[in-house]
Amino acid sequence: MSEQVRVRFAPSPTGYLHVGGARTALFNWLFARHTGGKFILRIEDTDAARNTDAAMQAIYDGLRWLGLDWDEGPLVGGDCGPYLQSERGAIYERHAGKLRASGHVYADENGALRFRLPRKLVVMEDLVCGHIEVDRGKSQNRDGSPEADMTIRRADGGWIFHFVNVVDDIEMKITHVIRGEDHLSNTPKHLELFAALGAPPPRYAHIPLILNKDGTKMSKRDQGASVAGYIAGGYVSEAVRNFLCLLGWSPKDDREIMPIAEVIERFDPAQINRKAAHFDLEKCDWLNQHYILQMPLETLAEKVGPWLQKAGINYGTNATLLPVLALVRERLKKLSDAPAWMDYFFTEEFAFDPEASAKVLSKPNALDHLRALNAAYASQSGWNAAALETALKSAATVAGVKVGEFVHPARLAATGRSVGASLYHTLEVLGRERVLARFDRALTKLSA
RNA sequence: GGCGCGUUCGUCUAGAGGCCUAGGACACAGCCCUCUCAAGGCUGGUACACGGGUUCGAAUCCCGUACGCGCUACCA
Repeated sequence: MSEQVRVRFAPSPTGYLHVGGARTALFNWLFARHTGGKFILRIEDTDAARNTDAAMQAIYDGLRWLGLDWDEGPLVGGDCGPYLQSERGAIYERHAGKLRASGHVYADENGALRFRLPRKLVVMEDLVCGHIEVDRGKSQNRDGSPEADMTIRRADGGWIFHFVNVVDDIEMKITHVIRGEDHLSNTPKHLELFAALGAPPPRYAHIPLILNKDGTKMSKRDQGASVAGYIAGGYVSEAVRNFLCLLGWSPKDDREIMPIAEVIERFDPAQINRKAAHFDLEKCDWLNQHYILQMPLETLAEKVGPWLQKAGINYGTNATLLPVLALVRERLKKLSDAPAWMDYFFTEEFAFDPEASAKVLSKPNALDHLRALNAAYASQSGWNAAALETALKSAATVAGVKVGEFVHPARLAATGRSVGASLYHTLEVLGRERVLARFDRALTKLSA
């Protein structure tokens, strides 16, 4: 009979939600969902000078966007709150008082509270990194002097990360700490604190960091570093989440595109790699494109809608949007690509790409072919892709040229572009009236 | 400097002593399909950091070196 798993994601609202942080949150969430445990969000905002409300909001927005719902934490509450460290002063005071009474903590000459380091051998079993021994007596400062006792509260009363992190993990009954490898070297300190507080420590799993593709550390400016960047960049959240699952973890059987339910089922922290993952946005893009291609058309319509609106495209309802989306979706790498591929379906005010025009008109008799096609389509009986194709091909045969000689002018006239989806299907979706009107207009415009 | 962690194609990874002349994916190249652009299909090139052991046999175990990363704060 094992206790219920309780894990937490404990970000500091000092900037933006980093993709590495998002993956840490994701792995915690996966573990909680896999085990039927609880995923807790705790905001570590002890450094008042560096915290911002915007950063806090970015954390909430990013987690929600990725579908990482928390069972306890800000906005949802829970039995172990408050979940903002800035509101937990009394709790820290209580624990510090205990340590003071037991002689583990003392006030130094400046008024800061310091924890007397035991300086002994610390042994830990990390779920990812395995057996680790650290002789704390050997710890040194950069200048080679022995490590000083750890500050747990500043002279100004502000609490220090290591202490509040441990106190909260105790208070919130955290059973497993899954966090970035940058904390591996901090863990011995935390273990010393747990021992001094008389509390059993949680199990630890330190996951490797995410670096840029070239191995350098990611910073805010780097492509793909911020979750907000994916939201603003037209990524599908399921694709980004899928990509993040594969950074440091794999199902071991070559599966890559996986529904989240399957990842939850198969996720095991002990299988996480120990090597830092270099971040390849191109693979994320590929997954994104794949998700756009595979998701139900209605779902895609919901995701694309806001992007079209933002571009001022009035696409009507699903009845008008879906057929267009079905045509162009396999050309979309990002949701943000949609307006450029779709605008001419919803307005007569589309522009003619100068390069496309020049290219088409450079061919001999291009406008004559368009005229011939216009005439043929004017008496077209069935307005569907197959019939339109037959008609165009026979017109080309009559003219004694290849189909391309008819297709390109027609595409230019109907869409203003040289590239796009299947011409016949495009014309079908556009409908007879609009196509014939566009042909007429193009003949006038391009003859000039 | 000290302590800790790591090192398989450019990148994500499979590989837990013989199944590895190292598998998959992204990217790249070529071909096919084709009205363009995509999508899709097929084919191809590129990797076990280095040096010592252990063993009949090592990508896999051990040691060393190199390189990378982390911690070493009254940041988190």
